[in-house]
Amino acid sequence: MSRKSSPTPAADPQAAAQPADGPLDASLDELIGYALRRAQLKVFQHLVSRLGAFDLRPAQFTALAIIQQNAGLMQADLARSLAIEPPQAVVLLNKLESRGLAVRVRCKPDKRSYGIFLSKAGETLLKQLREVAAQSDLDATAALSAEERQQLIGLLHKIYR
Amino acid sequence: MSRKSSPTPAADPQAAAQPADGPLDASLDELIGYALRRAQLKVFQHLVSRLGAFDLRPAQFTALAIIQQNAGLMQADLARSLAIEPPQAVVLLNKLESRGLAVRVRCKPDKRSYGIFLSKAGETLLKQLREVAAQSDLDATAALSAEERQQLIGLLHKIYR
DNA sequence: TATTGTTATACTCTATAACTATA
DNA sequence: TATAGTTATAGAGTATAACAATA
Repeated sequence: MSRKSSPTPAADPQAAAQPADGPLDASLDELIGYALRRAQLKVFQHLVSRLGAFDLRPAQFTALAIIQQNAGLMQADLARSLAIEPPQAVVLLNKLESRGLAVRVRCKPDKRSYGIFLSKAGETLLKQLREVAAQSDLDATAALSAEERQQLIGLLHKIYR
Repeated sequence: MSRKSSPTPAADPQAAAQPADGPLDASLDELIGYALRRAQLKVFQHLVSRLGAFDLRPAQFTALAIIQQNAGLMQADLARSLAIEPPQAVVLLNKLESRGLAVRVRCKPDKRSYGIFLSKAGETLLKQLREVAAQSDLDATAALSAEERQQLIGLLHKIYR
């Protein structure tokens, strides 16, 4: 479909694209959102490939870290903290539990909810994963100095905190 | 499923989650990748809601900007520049063309390919969209000063350029 | 034979509505 | 009735294989 009418082109269709003497997206260079997305994609893909060796996704690593720091939290809290919907937290936790990295423990007072904890294996793995993630961060931002990394983190925190 | 065996929890299951005296994800604070993702999501969602008024997605806005700056480029170039696969470029362009914002013009020398151009309507709309995007950027990063924004853009460009 | 654009397809991610079991 | 967790489902976004027309 859509090979029909041709609205008047604004430029001369005979004019060829200019030779690639620069990035094609230079006119978006001043947008923070665009730069953020490009940089985030690169750093994210780095981490994805590193975590791939453990058959884990970034969200699963993040979940493990949050569970460790907030042992006993409920699924709803985990979902909110990960900025995902409760149904997504279910499948994520199912995966972690089936791999023996985390456990759901029925709450005494309110039998509807669970307390979520890391298993010993989860604790051990998470320690490794933190190193992997830190190294992936360094690799993906190799163009930055240590001070620039701290500067960047500070600026990013200002945006979303 | 997965309500069966319980690997030994690493922490005492009776211990309650600590009161929310801070963000649940503090232990990830030093990861650039994590901060990048959180900030990117916020800025992106801002833009999504602003562009929603035009029934456009961020990728479509980006495509319009790239087409304008590289009038006559081929679909393969557009796909590479957007970091998407050629089949995605097809449906994206179909949408832009059906809305009369861009046109495909058969190439003279190589009849397999098209030159892609903005229509007059596309040019006019893009001018508005640039202002919308710039304002969305400012809104989403209201916590930053003008100098901090420039600093941030510079650091982000270092990462992905 | 290789390349441009296309179709069909599948897999992930994300979001919503509806269900259960407890409260 | 309200809440925690769950199921089912649908919609984006993304990736791959296979095909048509052209080179």
